[in-house]
Amino acid sequence: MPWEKSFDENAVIEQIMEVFWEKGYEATSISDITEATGLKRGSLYNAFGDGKQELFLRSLLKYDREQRAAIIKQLEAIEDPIAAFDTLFDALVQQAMADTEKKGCMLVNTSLNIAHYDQSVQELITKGMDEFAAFFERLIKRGQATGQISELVKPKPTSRALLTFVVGIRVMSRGVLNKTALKQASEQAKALISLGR
Amino acid sequence: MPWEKSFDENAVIEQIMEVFWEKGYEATSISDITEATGLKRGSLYNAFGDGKQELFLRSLLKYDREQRAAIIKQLEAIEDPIAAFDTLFDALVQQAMADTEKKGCMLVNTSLNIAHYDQSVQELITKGMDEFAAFFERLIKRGQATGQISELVKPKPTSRALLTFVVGIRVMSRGVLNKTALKQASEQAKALISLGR
DNA sequence: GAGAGTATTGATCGATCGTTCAAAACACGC
DNA sequence: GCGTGTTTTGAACGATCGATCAATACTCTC
Repeated sequence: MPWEKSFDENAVIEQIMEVFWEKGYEATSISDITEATGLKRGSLYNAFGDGKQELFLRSLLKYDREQRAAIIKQLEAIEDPIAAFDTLFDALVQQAMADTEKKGCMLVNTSLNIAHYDQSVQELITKGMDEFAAFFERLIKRGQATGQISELVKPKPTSRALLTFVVGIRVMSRGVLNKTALKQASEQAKALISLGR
Repeated sequence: MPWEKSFDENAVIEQIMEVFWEKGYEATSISDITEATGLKRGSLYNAFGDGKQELFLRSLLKYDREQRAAIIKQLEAIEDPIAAFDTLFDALVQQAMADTEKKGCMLVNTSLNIAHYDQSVQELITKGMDEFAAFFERLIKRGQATGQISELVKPKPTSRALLTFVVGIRVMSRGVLNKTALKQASEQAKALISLGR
């Protein structure tokens, strides 16, 4: 009978994800990946099949599951919607400061060139973005139910504005804005849900 | 005496800028550039010297001068600050719809990977972003002088939030958000300068 | 029209790209 | 321990990358 693989597929994808996350799809070479994982070229292709595109898709899937979806789930656990907002925007600044390599958010980084990727990547990005907007929408409606957010705030447009703002923060935190400026900007997010008070 | 170049340097940089704008720095090859300009490889290097990096810097300089700076200058001419805001955010949506190639904003596209470029590119980006924020700050202060904007609005933090929001819009308009969602989001921008009313 | 000097051309450089493949190494069932 | 089937290995593929350079074409001065 066969012979089991000598490495942990999940751990390898994690390492590959880090490389794609830091350098982006175009700038990442197969050599970068073999160096990061210790795997030889042939092993990569034997284990994961279709090459660079497939490796990227798997990396992005892992990121989507373990970063984006995990954060939303975490925030969903906060019952006070205003507290959830504050927690998120605080966390964005915290993460930006801790991100010494200036990797930013892999989903946002990829979304900039969304048109250049194949369909499965495009769908993964739009799905992730949609779910984030939907989360904002739920937060707003909950806030309106408790009276913490004015009825003047329109849930869907505002949720999309918040998503757009988060994307902007993720981009700016990769080097354009420093900590002070970033904190100042992110604190203004609450203005978007403060209409009429 | 010498022999004059047979092409218009400025027009050639314009063509090169279009390529970099659409495909980005990494994904643009010298072959792409020779095809777009009709120039042979040798002519390119003879005329512009240092190769790809220099070509990109010149393209970005042209973009900064003729797109970013030009828009700010245009908006400066509008005396009513609120009208200037509205004009800008309307224009962002209009541009996004007209941008069938989904090129977005070259400055924003480049800013995402700002850390990967050399110093001259980095400075060009931060300078452009700073000037945009400074423009917002002037608008806010003018609005407060006329009483159109509440004194509760903090000019500097809000200007940075507006800049961040614009960046987000530029990213999202490259494929993630459709026209409706984009319009909804961008209309929420005025909430950022509507504190206290 | 001869000479000077630059622009243009196209072949070519070495390096690296993503990918493939045959041979070697290995763990299992028998 | 031998055969079977998979993994691993590392060389090699053709293509393309950014960049260079000698040869050629050309415009100007005198």
